[in-house]
Amino acid sequence: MNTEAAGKDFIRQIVAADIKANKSDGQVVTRFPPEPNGFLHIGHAKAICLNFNVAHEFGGRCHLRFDDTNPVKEETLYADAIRRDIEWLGFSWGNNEFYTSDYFDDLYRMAVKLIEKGLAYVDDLNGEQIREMRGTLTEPGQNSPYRERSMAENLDLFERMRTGEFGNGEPHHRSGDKWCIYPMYDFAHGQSDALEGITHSLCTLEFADHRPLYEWFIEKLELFPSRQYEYSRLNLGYTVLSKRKLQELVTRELVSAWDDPRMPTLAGMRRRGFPPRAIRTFCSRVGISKSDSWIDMSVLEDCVRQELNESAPRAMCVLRPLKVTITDYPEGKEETFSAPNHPQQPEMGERSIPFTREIYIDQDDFMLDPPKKFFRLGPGREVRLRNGYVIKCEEVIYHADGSVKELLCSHDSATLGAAPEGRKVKGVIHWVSAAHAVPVKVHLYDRLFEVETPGTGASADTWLDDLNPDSRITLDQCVAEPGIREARPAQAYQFERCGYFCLDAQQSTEEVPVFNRTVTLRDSWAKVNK
RNA sequence: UGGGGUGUAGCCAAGCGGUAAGGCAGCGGACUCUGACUCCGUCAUCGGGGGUUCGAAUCCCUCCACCCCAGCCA
Repeated sequence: MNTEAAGKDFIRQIVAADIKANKSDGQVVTRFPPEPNGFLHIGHAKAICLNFNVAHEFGGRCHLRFDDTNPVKEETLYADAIRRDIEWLGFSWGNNEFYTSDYFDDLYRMAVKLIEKGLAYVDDLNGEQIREMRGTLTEPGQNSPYRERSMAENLDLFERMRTGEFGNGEPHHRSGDKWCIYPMYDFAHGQSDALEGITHSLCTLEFADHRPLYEWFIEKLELFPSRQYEYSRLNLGYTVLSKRKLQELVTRELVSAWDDPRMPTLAGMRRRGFPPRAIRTFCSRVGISKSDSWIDMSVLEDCVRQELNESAPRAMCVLRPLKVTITDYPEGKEETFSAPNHPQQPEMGERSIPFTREIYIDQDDFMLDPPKKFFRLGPGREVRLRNGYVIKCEEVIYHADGSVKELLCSHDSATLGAAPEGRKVKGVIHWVSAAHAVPVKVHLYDRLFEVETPGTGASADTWLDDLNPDSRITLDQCVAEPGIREARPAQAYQFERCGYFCLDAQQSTEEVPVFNRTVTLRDSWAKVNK
């Protein structure tokens, strides 16, 4: 077995072999070539990680090249967002920022060179005629009648195209109205790679069919021998990963914007609270291959939880409050409990939590008629208040409609920091002192679509009907412990027993902080309960 | 129907002729002032069929399935 290739994906195996063979003097230069016509998503993250990491691992460099050949679809707004997202992901391209539009002069000269070599001509066919003569999947096309024009005529026509004699074309967001003609992807990408000395041009499978053309241009124009390699693009379950579809969600206002926390865009994930490192971990976990793949959202979620579990300070927040009065606790009395900010990392310090006679617990933590395996609160039952006392539900007070209004409980004063005597209390629930409760608003997010592979198969034309109507649930009656006032944007918290949350800088106000739920905690009770 | 790709567990993915890594999910258990975390254990004979070989997921033949391609998009 080839030990050098062991464990490496096929791209890295190729790069390693090329270096060993001293191709391109052992240089490795890759590139990430986004078209600035939309926001980057998790699929792009895979490409970014691949290109930047391969370059780094083999001592090379990775260029950022805006593939801006199409003047009608691109905007500088997107280019700015792309730069910001790549940096946020944790990669830098240094001075290697390029634009295909900067190569328009070179590309024009290359076209002239091909004409001069008798390898290209100016066609007068219109779109419809071209379509008719192109052939089909099974029948070859026919040559254009203009194919045999003289070189002189071609040169003249091409020059006149350039000067706008046949139409001015659209103004370009960077080159302005300098050009009346623009190169297509096929005529621009390979040559741009070659101009930059890209050694390994990595792209997705659908470009494999273009490789012969890619190589033909390089060969006929005698350019640097960039080579193209294709790998399969990423698909994530219960979401869509095509710029066109994401754009549509934004345009139709089915989501708030490109950075809606439900979007699989990097901007959306950042706002949702996904740490960039979690995304990098995810990209390396899914690997690189050529087989079509749909990745479970659980893989991404696990990466996020792994990251956040280590770094996020804990806090208590009651999502759906249920009032509890500790009847045997003096009115007006207040105690301050100390709780670790992180159970496994004492160096993260401790925080103070006030306790009083009236508190809130989560409605989910109380059941009137609990099943055997439920070890939270119920009539006559005991439960531990996280970081506090063990309490016992003595009485239930109801609303007129029969729903639970409030709980009257007693507490065991000997259980602060100590196990109750003579019995075991397995349940532990979070709570917040009513007098100190900070009102907060919380967005709970779930999968954007109800079907696992939206936009494919039966869902191809009806994918918008498959949106999950409950992808965002907003709770505006939540209460959190006082320390939450210090929350800052981008700071992740674990609301114990609920999940990981982060402040939404766009929606929070001085009075009411707004939190986005990044991801839930694993919940084996939810499984048992099903 | 032509061309280009891919088929290893529910989802990814190693494997490169010497007797199936790892991750996620699942299941069982331990621990626990988060039903979290952590920790144990469990979970495949490689799309089908032939063949070559002492030996095949790996080589050959054949069949099947799925994906991509008929924009002057990328």
